[in-house]
Amino acid sequence: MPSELTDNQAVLRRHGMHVTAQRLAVLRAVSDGPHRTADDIYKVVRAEIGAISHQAVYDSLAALTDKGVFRRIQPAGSSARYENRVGDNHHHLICRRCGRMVDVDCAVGYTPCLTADDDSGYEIDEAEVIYWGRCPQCAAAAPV
Amino acid sequence: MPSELTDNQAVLRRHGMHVTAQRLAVLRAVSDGPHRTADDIYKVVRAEIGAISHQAVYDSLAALTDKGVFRRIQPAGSSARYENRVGDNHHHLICRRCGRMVDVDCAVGYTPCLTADDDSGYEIDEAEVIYWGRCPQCAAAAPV
DNA sequence: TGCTGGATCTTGACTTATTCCAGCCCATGA
DNA sequence: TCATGGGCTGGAATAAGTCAAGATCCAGCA
Repeated sequence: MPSELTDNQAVLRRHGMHVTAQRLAVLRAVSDGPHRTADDIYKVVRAEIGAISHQAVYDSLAALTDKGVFRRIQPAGSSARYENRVGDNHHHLICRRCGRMVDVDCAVGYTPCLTADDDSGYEIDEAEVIYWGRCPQCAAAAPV
Repeated sequence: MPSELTDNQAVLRRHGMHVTAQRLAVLRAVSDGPHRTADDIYKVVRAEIGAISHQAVYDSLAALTDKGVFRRIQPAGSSARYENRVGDNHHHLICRRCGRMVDVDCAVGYTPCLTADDDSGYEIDEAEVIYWGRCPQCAAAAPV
């Protein structure tokens, strides 16, 4: 059974990317903590391997997102976040107060979300759904 | 029949806001061109009334959004956009190539989108849906 | 109509997120 | 082992938006 390290190396190789300590650390940071921002990842990686440049983080994230390894989500009022759960059409639930974000499976189970009522001639390839509300903690803390 | 000007004045008054040339121009800019960015609005207003500060635009947009007159949407990779069609639970369709954005009515007609499969205890108050794809022009220009 | 308080606007600096650039470094394939 | 190009670093630049202080304007009231 391959270790996580080997796994991540394989992921990089499979996409024809060089295997570097920085990229492995970025991969790890995203799988350990989904929904992290680029800056979070920068800090985590820096703590882990000692040093990395901002640019390397952005490069790695962009490359991995481009290859479909990561998915980039950018809710209103927040900087971009990255997650490694891709291809299963899940959505996100975000607390308006504290910003906490959790995954939600597609409301209807399969991918009906892709069917807009009137597509205006567009070729739709993704439906992104974000639910806004208050998380249990915030709701309890300030019960309207 | 009230003119557009009178209408907009009424909107401001109804929400207890002062009626100023800047705000009327912002209201007009948003109704004339939905999905405009703050910067677009800044330019349009400036062309119309001669001068306005960046801050006044942001203030007006924030105040009007707060009062529910405007809705703010911020698709990934774009700056915030504003529209005056509120309260009808419609969604957006965005072209990945050119960024063109159009309205789409709610896929199912009413608001079932608000029902997530598992709400993780959140109190959900809005479901924001963005369809990503290619607009007819871009699809025609680069037929994969 | 004139006054006054508070809302609104202007100006300008600042913050945050992200990208650009130039040059050095190192993973990879021969 | 070695050449090479992709990758990394550090620094500067840009874009979007926010903050703060003081000037100005609107709306209600005498």
